[in-house]
Amino acid sequence: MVRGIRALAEGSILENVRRTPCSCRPILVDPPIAAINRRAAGKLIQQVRRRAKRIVLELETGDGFVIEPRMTGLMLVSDPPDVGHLRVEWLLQKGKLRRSLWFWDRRGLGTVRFLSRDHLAELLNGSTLGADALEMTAAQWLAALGRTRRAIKVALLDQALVAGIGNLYASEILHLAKISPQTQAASLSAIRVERLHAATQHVLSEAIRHEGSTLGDGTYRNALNQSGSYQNAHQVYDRAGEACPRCRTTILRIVQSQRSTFYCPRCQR
DNA sequence: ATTAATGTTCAGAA
DNA sequence: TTTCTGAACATTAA
Repeated sequence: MVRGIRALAEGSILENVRRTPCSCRPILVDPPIAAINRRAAGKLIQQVRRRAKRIVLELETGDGFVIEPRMTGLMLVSDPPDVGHLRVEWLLQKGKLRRSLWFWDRRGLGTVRFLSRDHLAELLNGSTLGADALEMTAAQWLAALGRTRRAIKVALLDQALVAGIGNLYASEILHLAKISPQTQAASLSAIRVERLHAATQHVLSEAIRHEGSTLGDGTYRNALNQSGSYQNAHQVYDRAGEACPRCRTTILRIVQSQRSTFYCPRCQR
């Protein structure tokens, strides 16, 4: 998402932000739009970046937007999947060009926040989120996982321990690392944590390279409303009953923390 | 027609 | 203190 909107957003002037007139319930925007516009309208968008699963639009003032797409949110520069679930529009101006950036969200669990410079710094460097999964060292992994007694799959989804892994990728990472999702996180040997570290780097960077996973319902789209292709590389996610690509054993689905986990009971120990 | 599932996060309870 | 549960929402499949 960040890659897709960066060229448009960075260096643009934000004319204003508005909720789009759609029939669905309003998503959380905080503070209210009018208050945001008083502080943000007319300002330059200096930088677009990612922090774990959040998108940050930072203004020249140091204040900035933090967007959480959650389950079904998308940042778009054009052609929404359907206009009925468009939620927020940023009107941008770059030279003579006037274009819009959109937040589309089918379920509406996503959020848009506008934070002061200080609160933004707290989000980016504070302790609510752990270190970013793609920037952590193996030693940081070992320390983070040693702090919990939960199963490794559950721990991987705790954004305060490791930030940036979602449900789908947790299953894929554990399969690649050959680790059972039910293993106690803190009981993993340093060697196995190193494997987990490497598997995370691999799965997440490949998923990003392939523009994400567009699953059966087709919700996930890049900023140009195009499907991703990483779903074609999935080994276990949503494949219960099928053969493990590595050892042909039947893939299982279990529920942990009210979320589905898919794994191979033979090659994941 | 219900019920459960879906890529997430958080408040409040245990 | 840490971990678990249910709710927020819209849509589809069973």
